[in-house]
Amino acid sequence: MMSDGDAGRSGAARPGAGSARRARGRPRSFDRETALEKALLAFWEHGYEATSVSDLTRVMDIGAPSLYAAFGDKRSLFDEVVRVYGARYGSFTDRALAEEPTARAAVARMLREAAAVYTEPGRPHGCLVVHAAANCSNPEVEQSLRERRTANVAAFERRIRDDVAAGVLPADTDAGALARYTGAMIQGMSQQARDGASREELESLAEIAMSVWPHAGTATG
Amino acid sequence: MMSDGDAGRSGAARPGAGSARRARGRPRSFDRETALEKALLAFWEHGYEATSVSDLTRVMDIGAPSLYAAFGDKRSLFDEVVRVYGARYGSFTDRALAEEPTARAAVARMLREAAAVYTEPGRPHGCLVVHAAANCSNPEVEQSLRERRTANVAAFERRIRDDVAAGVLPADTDAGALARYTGAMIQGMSQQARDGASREELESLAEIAMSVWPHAGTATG
DNA sequence: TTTTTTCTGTAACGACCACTAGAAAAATCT
DNA sequence: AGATTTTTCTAGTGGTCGTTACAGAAAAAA
Repeated sequence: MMSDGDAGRSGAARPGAGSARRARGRPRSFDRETALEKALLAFWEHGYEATSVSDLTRVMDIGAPSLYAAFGDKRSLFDEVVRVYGARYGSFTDRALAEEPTARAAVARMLREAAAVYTEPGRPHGCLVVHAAANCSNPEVEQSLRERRTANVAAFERRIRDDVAAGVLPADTDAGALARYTGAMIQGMSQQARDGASREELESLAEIAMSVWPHAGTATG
Repeated sequence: MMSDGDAGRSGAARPGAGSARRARGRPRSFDRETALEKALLAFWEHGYEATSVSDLTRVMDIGAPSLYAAFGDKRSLFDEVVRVYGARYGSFTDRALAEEPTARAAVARMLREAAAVYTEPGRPHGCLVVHAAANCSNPEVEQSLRERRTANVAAFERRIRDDVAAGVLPADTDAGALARYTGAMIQGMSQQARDGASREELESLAEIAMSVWPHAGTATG
């Protein structure tokens, strides 16, 4: 058919890094990364189960056999989507934890950036990791995202413990509870974003959330 | 078949309140309220879409035609389930708002009771209103629960405004942001409960969440 | 008893689900 | 050119979805 202009055969990804020689057989008519990003947006908006393979082939603009040849089955496509999402849209938490000098500053930055990321115009609102496997009949899919969420909370807890050990936070700080509080806050912000809260609303919400932290030296509210 | 003991024909609800005369035709072989509660638990655990009519007829132990005759279609059964859930399991927020003397006390009680309700043994964890319509292909179902969530946040906000007007809370309190913060906290606690957090963990989380509130006179933390 | 009314079990309906067999098409290799 | 390899399109597969037609069963009404 090829009815949509000259969108076809534009990509034809290289077979290997650095090699300019083409692959052997008929080349792919679509760009794999572009199609993957379309799948990512669909899964992000509607979740794993509510996004049918038929939906996917429509938004990716490819036939079902092409999808299965390029990405495996629906499950492995979703797994790849989750990896790409984590690297492209979900890495702000890891960056904040790694780059900010204190746990408090890291969480403050995380919540501020979450307010922006979860309400970015032109993209699904909220966090794919929080929502995309909710009410999923496949327990493995649900578990895979649950593990990512608990891993995030565990990373918060480690960062808080570091600050307690360094004397930046009080010695009697309940690191586990504070980490879970932070995780619940982010997940609650994601839910609020899905329910229509604006970036500014989430930012003022985040500011309130930060007031539970002891202020290390400075007096900022 | 009637293979499960004498469980059948036990209920046969009265046709009208006070009237002892039986209904006209063949009496129902199951207790409507019992079956409705089973449907409630199924929808609570797996959500609207992931709970198939086949799942429902199995857990309610009735045939599909009986389900449709007694409850209408799947959608209207879910609507009734949501109403019953709100009255039986979700009313603790309204009670706290109505019975506690201040917004702060009401929210403190709400979060404390949420920690218990969302982790009650033998029941699905978390809140049906938060989770059961996530990733739902039917936008009306998703919207109906979204409206309940936003109505709850609006009720928080009204209660907070009352305290601001009464001088119980500072005049510069951002009632909307504090209400959304509370809603996000409850929703985050529900998500944490789904992810396996215990009642005690949610309680210490709630205690942290309450520390953002100005303390009206008393010194409790 | 016969009629009327309502419920119950069987057994399907069309629509969609994730997935794939098979043939034609488009490239490289010989 | 012809052979080989890979992708594409068409057209399905069996299974499950929500829902219902139909006939028999169980009660009250006549």
